[in-house]
Amino acid sequence: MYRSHYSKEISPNEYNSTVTVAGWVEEIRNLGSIAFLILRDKKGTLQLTILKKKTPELFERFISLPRESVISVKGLCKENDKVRNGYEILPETCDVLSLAETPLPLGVVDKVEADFDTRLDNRIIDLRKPETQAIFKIRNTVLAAAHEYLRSQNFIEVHTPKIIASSSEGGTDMFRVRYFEKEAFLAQSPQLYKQSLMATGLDRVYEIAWYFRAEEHNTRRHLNESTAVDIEMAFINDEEDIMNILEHLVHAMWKRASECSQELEILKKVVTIPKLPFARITYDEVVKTIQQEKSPIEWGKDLSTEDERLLGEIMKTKGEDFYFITKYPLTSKPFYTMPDREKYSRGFDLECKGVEVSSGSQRIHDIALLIERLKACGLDPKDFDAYLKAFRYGMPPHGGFGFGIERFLMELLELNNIRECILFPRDRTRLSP
RNA sequence: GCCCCGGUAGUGUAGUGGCCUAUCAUGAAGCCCUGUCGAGGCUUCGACUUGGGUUCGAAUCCCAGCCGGGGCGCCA
Repeated sequence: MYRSHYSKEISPNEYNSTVTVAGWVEEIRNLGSIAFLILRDKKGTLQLTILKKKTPELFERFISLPRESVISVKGLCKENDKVRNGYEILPETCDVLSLAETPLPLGVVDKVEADFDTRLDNRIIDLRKPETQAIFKIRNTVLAAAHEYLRSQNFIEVHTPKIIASSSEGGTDMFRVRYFEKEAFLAQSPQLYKQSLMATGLDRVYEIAWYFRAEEHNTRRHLNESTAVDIEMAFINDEEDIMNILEHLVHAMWKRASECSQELEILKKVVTIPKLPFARITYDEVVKTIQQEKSPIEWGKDLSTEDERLLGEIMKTKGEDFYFITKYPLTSKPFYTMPDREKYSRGFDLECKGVEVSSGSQRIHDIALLIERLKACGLDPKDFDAYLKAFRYGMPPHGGFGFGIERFLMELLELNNIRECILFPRDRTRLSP
């Protein structure tokens, strides 16, 4: 047995009894005749205290261990007020499971900061840091909350292909892959498949999966491989039904994140739960607001990054971190978006503090209109045969959204780089590790 | 796709033509020390992205390459 207790599981019940602990050697302080070894495990750290007089052989072995080696130690647990945890362990046996090479390419507890790039080059060591790990523990929690909420609303989880035959929606660049004798692409979104599923009677589906975009951007907010929560639901009245699910989903995720007190403390963040419902502001209102603040913006265009940021600040003064921008011009939304009146659409974005975290819409379910819109967007309906087939034999009114996990986490934890939110980021230049 | 910026020991830095045999911290190796928790003290180790050029002299200036960071557009 390598471990009987994790560091944080040891309580006064274990005092004066023998425990076995295991983990990484974080630090050794050798004072000559007494040495202190800080051992780190999943839950935290603990102190081993080794006396040269009592256990001379063990003492020599311990003080020569390179930092970050993995050991398992059996010893007596003693109460001690001088130690942070309130106890220390006096080792009796030590099993060295893996020796770490020196020097470390990245210190786990060094007193100098490392560049983010260095951290990513040595991500497995970076992930040993509690503050890095905390992000992924919270990520796990918010994803669990998403599954839970969507299932409670009778959504079923589906998985659609990630190797696909043609462009999902035009627009963004896709990665090409060789598929035997054919050319294929990595999916940029599950859009066409999740819509197709609305013709099956499943009515409410969701997918949490990876998407690939070959955009050559290099910013703090973009990844070439990212994770999203996508939903699609049928028999909706209008896009308001979709927005209602989205805001409750975000609320559930945010709320659950706020309960990760240990991780938030490590990250020194406070998460305040947003109130429901989120504000709704139409695209026209946004244009008007921004024009009052600065130079006019062209109607029909999507908002620029700077406009979004400005709007974020304005909404903040009204106490709104989250808000929907609704009734986008049809020209700024993809072909499958349901038109509304002359030039508008039933498309919306969810913004968080000036950053787009989700976009969705009611979709077109009438095939004639869909083909018309494809053509209007400069796309060839022939390329969408498989997709269009789903609309020929009975397709109910429907809609959905896509919601970026990393963007969400980045805003939730106020991190300044989206790469912090994904274990092994893929960006314009990084393909390894 | 367009634009801006950067590259010095394992890590993070100082350095703006000679005072660089390159600073400091962190780290590593070793020695001293019985209560450390950013332990302390001493010793040692370790670096100018590559190639060309300018110059009596280049880490420093110029050109090109390589690698990286950021902004915009687009998007999540």
